[in-house]
Amino acid sequence: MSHHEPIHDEWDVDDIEWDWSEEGVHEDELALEPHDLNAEDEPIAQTSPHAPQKTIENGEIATSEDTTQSQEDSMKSRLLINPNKAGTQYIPKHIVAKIVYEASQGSPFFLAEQRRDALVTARIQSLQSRVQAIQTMDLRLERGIVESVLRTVEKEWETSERRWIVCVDMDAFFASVEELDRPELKNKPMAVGGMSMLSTANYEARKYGVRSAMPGYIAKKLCPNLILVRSNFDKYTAVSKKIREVFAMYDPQFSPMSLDEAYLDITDYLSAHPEHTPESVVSELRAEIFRRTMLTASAGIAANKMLAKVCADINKPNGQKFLPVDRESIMEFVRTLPIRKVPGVGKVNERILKSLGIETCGHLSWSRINPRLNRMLNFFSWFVMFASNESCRDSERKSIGVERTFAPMQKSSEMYEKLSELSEYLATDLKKHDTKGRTLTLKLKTTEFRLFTRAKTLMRFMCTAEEIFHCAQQLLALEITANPGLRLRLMGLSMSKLSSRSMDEDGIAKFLKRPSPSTPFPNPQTLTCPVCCKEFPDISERDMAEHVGRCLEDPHIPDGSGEIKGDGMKRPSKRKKETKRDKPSSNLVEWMQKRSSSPLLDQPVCPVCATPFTDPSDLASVNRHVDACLLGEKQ
DNA sequence: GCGGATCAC
DNA sequence: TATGGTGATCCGC
Repeated sequence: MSHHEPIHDEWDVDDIEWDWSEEGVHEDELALEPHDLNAEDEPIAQTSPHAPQKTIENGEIATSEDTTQSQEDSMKSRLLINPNKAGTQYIPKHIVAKIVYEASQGSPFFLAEQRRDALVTARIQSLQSRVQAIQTMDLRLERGIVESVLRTVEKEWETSERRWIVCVDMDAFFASVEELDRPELKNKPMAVGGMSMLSTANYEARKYGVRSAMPGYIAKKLCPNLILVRSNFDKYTAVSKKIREVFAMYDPQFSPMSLDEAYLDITDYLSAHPEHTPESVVSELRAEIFRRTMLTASAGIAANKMLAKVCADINKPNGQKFLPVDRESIMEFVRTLPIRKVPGVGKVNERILKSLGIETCGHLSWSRINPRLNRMLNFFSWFVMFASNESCRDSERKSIGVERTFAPMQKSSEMYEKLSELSEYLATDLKKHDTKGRTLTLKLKTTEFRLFTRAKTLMRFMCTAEEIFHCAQQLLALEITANPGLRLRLMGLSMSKLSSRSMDEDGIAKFLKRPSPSTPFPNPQTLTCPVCCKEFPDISERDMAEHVGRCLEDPHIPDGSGEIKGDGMKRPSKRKKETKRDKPSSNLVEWMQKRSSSPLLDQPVCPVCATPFTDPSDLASVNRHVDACLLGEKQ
């Protein structure tokens, strides 16, 4: 058994298919044009002849094709891990989808994906019925408030400090490293990985629809001449070390995300080198990487991490994209940006949003005029994220785990054997990280690809293999008895609720530890919620936006207990624990009147001009006033 | 605190 | 021969 380094694999899932040999491809490939998604070669999911029109005009919600989309089409797009644009590959996308679909059909993996897909479909249908229900409501007042809050956020942004953030991403990293040693592979379709799974494909292979995270044997169906190269992590790590030396030249505090990707804050470098522009610095950086490694990198330069990340994808490979920091440039950029490009929007959320007719981030601004839908999906914080200077601070590790896939296993004796092995691995890793933990999570995947976890939290910390196994074995025993005939293909153990093992860092000492060294980005500040007027010291803009969104939307939570739950979107950012407020009423004005404790709401005021309402109970007059204000009329 | 689901890399 | 491993977050309970 080979030792297992806690290496973060590179799977290049975000690499965009790109044909760099052809002129004129770029514009089509930027995926920033509003009609891009409706180009001749549509995504598989939308080829259904029954697909209804989607509109998003005037705040009207048009639920989309999901109800009519066939299950097969849905599965085809689901199986296409990383769909490409037409024209950049020899094999048209719908053919690729068909081949992948047929190669997968009937397999246990396929059936499991079908079950998951059906759950998403149900989620979407329930969401759509909720969306229908809010169509007829009068939302003018809420719109006014949302507008006002957004103005506040924008003002914060205008006055905040500007930073230049760069996201650097190596092109087809693993494959390119392999090509250094075997240059004859350069012009041949090649992928790193094995028959069961690929981690990276070179650009030649991508033309055939070969993708990272695709099983090798399916890739071979797409491209029979595909050359498979086993991965050599030591090589990638060594190259990674070289590129990080370059990063450190421009930002000693850079944040590596993986072997081939990192964020840099070059603001200080630019101050120290006034003769440079952000673009020239990044050109130089990429040239230096190439000089040292003979590998190309792509980069994005923008006002924050999120925008930089999106930009890094645009002129890939071997290119860079500069997004000016002024408000207009950013708004224009974001307006036509497909939602799938937003970090955090994956396959499922893309499908959910598209089912509501939301395909670009510009459509997200629709949440400005429909706070109720916003509450369901919480677009609000996403919207604000584009204007956020904040970036994820490198946080302390919260869990550490191991998992292994193996040949189907049915005998419980073998399972305990495997569990013991995993316990050893985990103990080794815990020791390596000088940590211990109180919560142990057992993860199991059946041969039918059903995935489940069982956890146990102890009063004391675990760190040795014996302690881990003792706890894990109880969890496993419960499942074995509860599921006779259990057949497994994967087992995993993960430890959380961690604490340092060395004495000097134990207990209260770890709270006194200085913040993590690489925090090159602007830090939280004191902000005031424009809705509840509470002050939040040391809060990030994103968390603030999150709070304001909740604060704003709470009064709209319907009282009915029959509300369908569970079909909201995953939130883009973590939510701070908030203090419990009054049970909100479904009527905003009533709620305002009830909440006399809030300074802002002592007397209900116009959310736009802040003039107190003479008679807040006169809803019609309130709405007239707000409408007039929004139109800019002087009261 | 637990478990399922989603996502990034 | 037959779809990965590590870590994180969010939601609903």
